[in-house]
Amino acid sequence: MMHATQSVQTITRKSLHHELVDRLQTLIINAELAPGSKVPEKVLCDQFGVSRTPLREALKVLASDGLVRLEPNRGAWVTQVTEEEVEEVFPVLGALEALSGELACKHITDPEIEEVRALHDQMMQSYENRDLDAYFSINQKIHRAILLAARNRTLTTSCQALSLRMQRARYLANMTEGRWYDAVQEHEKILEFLIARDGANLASTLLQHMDAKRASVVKWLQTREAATDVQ
Amino acid sequence: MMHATQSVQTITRKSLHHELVDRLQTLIINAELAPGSKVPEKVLCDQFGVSRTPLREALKVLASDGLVRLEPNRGAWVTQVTEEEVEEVFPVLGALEALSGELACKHITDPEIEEVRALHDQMMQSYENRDLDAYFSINQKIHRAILLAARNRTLTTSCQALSLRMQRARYLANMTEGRWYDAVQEHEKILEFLIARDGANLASTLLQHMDAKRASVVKWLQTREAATDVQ
DNA sequence: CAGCGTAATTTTGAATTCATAATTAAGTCA
DNA sequence: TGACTTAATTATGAATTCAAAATTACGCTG
Repeated sequence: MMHATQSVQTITRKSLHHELVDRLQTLIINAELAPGSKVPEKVLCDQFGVSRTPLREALKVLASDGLVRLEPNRGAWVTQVTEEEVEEVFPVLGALEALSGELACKHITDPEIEEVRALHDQMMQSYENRDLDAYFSINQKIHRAILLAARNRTLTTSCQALSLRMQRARYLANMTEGRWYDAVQEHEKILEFLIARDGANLASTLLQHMDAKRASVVKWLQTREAATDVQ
Repeated sequence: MMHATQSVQTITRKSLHHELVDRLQTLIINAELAPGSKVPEKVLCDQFGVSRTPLREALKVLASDGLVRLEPNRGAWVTQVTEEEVEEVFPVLGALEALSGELACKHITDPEIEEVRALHDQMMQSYENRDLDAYFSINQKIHRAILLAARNRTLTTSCQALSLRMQRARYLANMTEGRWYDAVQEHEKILEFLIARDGANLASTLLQHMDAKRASVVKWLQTREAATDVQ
């Protein structure tokens, strides 16, 4: 039985609101706060052992990032990942990842490339083992490593904010066997172009990769929507 | 004489914090809150006739947008536009504007094109009159019109957030006669490609336009920095 | 007992209060 | 006078309080 979890111990790191932004993000991404549901202010205050003030500050920030929606006098609601939103966010994310690829080729060091190669190999292992959770986790690390190699903090921040919004959907989206295979092929090319420091080709591969992801997520959302309609 | 300004009348629109985000953004962009200066919490509360709670909520949001920096136990400070930041933000803005151009060509209607053309003509008039303020203002409207024609709210939001951060710098940056001429030429091409609905060329022109702006702003910052050093 | 209107309760938004950290001012000693 | 210490003041971060709005519960009417 679980006992004395993190919920009990008081938060002290930097500022309360900053810590709370992180924690709430995690709760939302892991769907522990379900999409479309109301954010239970009081419950969370009790859970985190904080007053409403810093919690509400955090909610304002999350709202500006699009993770929650504030309804006047009705509180905060966890946003849904809609098809419309996916169709909007992925193209933007594609443009940013393409840029990150281009910049990464200019700035990445040999040890950093080695790091990506190692992650890539690990990811392939996860693919062989059909371990989707591990695959997703490593996949994200690869994209993040390229992003960091781009040496542009603004780009990193923007990308991550949008990524977060999609992460819920991507996490839930079971890829088809065919899509998974294609994604793996795309990643082979990504690694190849990164090693060659071929910015233009890496950029266009990443763009294409994102567009394929978009299509995959949309397809899954449509399936689910149809299922919900029948239900 | 001005009297009974906005500062007196109480704020009521939507939520206080949202209104305050807008107002503070304006103050920062117009440098009424000087870059590098401390955000005077109490003064602003008095000015707006609100308590510290909603003001501080707004500051958290502005901090996540990079307009202010929160120092633990030392309050909020208006961020400076540094050369480093400009070198980071403009490439990202370039990628996003390029995307907006591409999408705009797909979705823009004839009346919308007419609107841009009208703005363009107005801007040329401002150029002839050497009215920099009017030029900047119309310039922004053109970029915004293209952005809206892209039909992607996420893109709009992302672009505007980054634009805001640069606006202070751009507003202050006096263009050289030569740069101004070049910018006008670029805008001629932008209009041309938009009318032709030539997405690829519009995208690359906008990208180039942004890079030129970046260079111009950096140059100006360096001049100013040198001046400050001597001072 | 279904539908409507009213009262009690809960929740929200924002002001106020309070403890603590940071800054400023005052006082001490060389 | 000028550096250093310590006390007073102020500002910050967060909890608490309070008024207003929304939700729920209750009772009335047909």
